[in-house]
Amino acid sequence: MMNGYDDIPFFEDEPPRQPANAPAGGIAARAMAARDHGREAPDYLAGLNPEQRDAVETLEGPVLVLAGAGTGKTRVLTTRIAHILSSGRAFPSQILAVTFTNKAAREMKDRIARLVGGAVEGMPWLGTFHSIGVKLLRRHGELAGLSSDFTILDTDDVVRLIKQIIQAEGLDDKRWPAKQFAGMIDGWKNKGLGPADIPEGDARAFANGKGRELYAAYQARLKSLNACDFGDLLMHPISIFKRNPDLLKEYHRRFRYILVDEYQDTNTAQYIWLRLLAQRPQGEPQNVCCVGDDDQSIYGWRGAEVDNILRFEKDFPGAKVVRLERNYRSTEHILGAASHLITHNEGRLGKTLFTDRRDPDDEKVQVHAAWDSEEEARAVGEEIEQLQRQEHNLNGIAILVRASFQMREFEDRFVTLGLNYRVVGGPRFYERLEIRDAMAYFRLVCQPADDLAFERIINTPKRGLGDTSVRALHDYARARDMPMLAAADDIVNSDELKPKARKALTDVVTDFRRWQSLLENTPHTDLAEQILEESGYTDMWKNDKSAEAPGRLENLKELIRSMESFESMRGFLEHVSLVMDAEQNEDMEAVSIMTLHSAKGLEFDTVFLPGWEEGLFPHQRSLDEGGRAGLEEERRLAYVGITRAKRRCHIWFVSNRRIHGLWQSTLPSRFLDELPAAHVDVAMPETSYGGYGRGGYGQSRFDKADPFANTYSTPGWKRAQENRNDATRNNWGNRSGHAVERVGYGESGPRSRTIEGELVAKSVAETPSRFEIGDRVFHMKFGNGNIAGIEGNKLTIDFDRAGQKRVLDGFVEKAR
DNA sequence: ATACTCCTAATTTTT
DNA sequence: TTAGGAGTAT
Repeated sequence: MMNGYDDIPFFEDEPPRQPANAPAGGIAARAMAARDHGREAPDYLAGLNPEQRDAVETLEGPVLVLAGAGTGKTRVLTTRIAHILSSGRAFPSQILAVTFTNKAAREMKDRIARLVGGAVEGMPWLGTFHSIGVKLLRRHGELAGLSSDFTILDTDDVVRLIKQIIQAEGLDDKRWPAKQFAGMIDGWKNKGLGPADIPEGDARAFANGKGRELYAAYQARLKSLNACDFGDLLMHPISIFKRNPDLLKEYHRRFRYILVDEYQDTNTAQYIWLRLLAQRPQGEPQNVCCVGDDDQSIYGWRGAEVDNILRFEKDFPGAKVVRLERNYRSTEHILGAASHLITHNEGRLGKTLFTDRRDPDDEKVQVHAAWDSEEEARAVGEEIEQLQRQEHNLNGIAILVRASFQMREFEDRFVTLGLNYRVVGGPRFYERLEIRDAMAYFRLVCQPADDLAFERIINTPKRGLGDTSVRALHDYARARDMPMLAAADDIVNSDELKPKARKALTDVVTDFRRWQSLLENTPHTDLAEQILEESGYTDMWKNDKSAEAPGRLENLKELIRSMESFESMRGFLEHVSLVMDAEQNEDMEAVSIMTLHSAKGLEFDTVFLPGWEEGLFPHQRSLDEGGRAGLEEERRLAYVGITRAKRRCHIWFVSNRRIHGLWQSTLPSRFLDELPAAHVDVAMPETSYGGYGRGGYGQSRFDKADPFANTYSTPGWKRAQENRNDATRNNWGNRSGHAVERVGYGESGPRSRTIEGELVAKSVAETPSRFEIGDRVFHMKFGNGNIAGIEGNKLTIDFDRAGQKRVLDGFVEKAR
């Protein structure tokens, strides 16, 4: 199995005095040296607080570390590993340490390296669940019907594959979207369910009850492609371990210590995987340490089970639970606000963050109101400029939004201001079209059986191999059960194809033959360049006149450059399939803009939290789909947001926001009510009545608030509370038709009899509007205007002041 | 094959 | 509003 993934001896027996696989100067040796330096306690333990130290030093038996935000979680994990190594209890290769993201894995490696000095190649089993899964499958894949050079498909490949299967079943792929089914499969795999295990109801829910067959067909197809999706990287190891107890035993012997980061984010499959490896027969050592924070579980929507962390003590009887509650990050106000907010959740393990730091200069959490999102962005921009004048580093400032559409407004504003910003997250390098095309070429060279890659690039650039030829080739290949590239080689000698297509296909086949022959002896970056040149792919973009073409060529160069640090093309492909991220330049000083989700684990001096409005945050869809649990997850998200702040946390809400092109008035988030008055200032400066609100047009429900009041007892605030239950005002997530109908009629109007979304939506469209074209109307935000058009409950209005806008009819009234 | 038009749907995101 | 996909026309 020489695929260059690791050459670390697989199993070794008792650790000898001199670790065999840790060369002199290796990680363990260095760690020991570090230990010998200190007199009583090793250096690396110095500076830990008693709880952290407890978590680090309790090496035997199961340990659950409940680490609140900013309590030194990563420090505990890394120090614990250093401690295991330096006390000679295990080799680096005998420690299994699992993280969720590559970033976390990288950071952990770096920090261990810093702790014990030197490189950490000696930690072969530190990585994400998925990368460890790959490692296991490269070794034991044959036990699941995979050969060791299997390919890993990303979401895009998966969707295309499923689409083919849906079509092959003779189903309408529009009625049954492949994307949706891919999501369902992913969900099942997250739960550890194979085609045979899925609930009958789930199976029936898709494609006229064909869900189960489709899932099975998909798995069969993967097998014939010698491919895995992400879920399989967990599923296959699970089934291999279940079916091969002896093998599992070997791994029990191997992994003396198991550590899991972000345990609250584990899904059921990961949980099963972990239990297989960590739960040992009685009498055997069970040294598993899970670190997490139930209050920061924000990935329920993709299968994470908070329950896993909640029942740790049941799964591992006799477990020691260590709580880290001393926070080193934030001011007491920030902690007070966050802690109080999160107490509104039920079913917590319960922690209360505290800090010793008391500084009378620390500001409270600020709650600001703005008229609309534009003003929100403007005001935040001003605050940032203010901070900038006070010499604050922009890198210490972040704007954390609930949904990415909120980013645009801030970006626009910052561009106008000339303020440097960086969007964290967002579209990723390896997901770009040109990169994926190039990768498909590379994949096919390395993996001639990779049909998905083949289909992706067979007519890119255009070679005159359109649908007809590809379909013929596809059928030919399927009939003979052979990969498409091989089939292409075959079919060009027959007369199945038109001469033109046959010629084109022959050329492609010879190209790939040649590239394959060069694979072993040509430097892989050169070969990569050659492939892109000879295939005509770079020319395709050079001839492209569109604005983005030069950027794409630049990206391709970047791709080749990034291959340099890899041994081989195969090694590179493997890396990319698991690490879809490319690092971005951090050297520029800039404000960060990102979603709350991607902010987890980060910290900033100053944090802005815009968009705290009902419907957006908590998001209506979470509420609709998740009910109480959904609300609690949103609240945890709010908790994560606040606890990112070290010194300053400014929360904003607006009265009007444009959603899907329609202006809607909004209510302040219920989470604002859940903040403790003692740690919060409500600031409503007069500037928040700017825009159209000034000059007597808009009448905000906050407009009677005393701008200098610091409490929630202002009339405006109270009124907002009373309005909270006024469902007629809040029309978020209105795809159900239900909400659509209610809007515009108010409590006295006809109520909806919700049937199926589509039906109701139609009936709404046909319901005559209470307005007519030409009516004079008044709108809270835009003032007076004339109706120019009506589509169902959506009005197009020519406003005297604001120009033409589209609004929901619930927000206007007839002008008197 | 490419361009244009129409329709739909619209959180969060890792691997 | 807007982006992306699909379908139609040239």
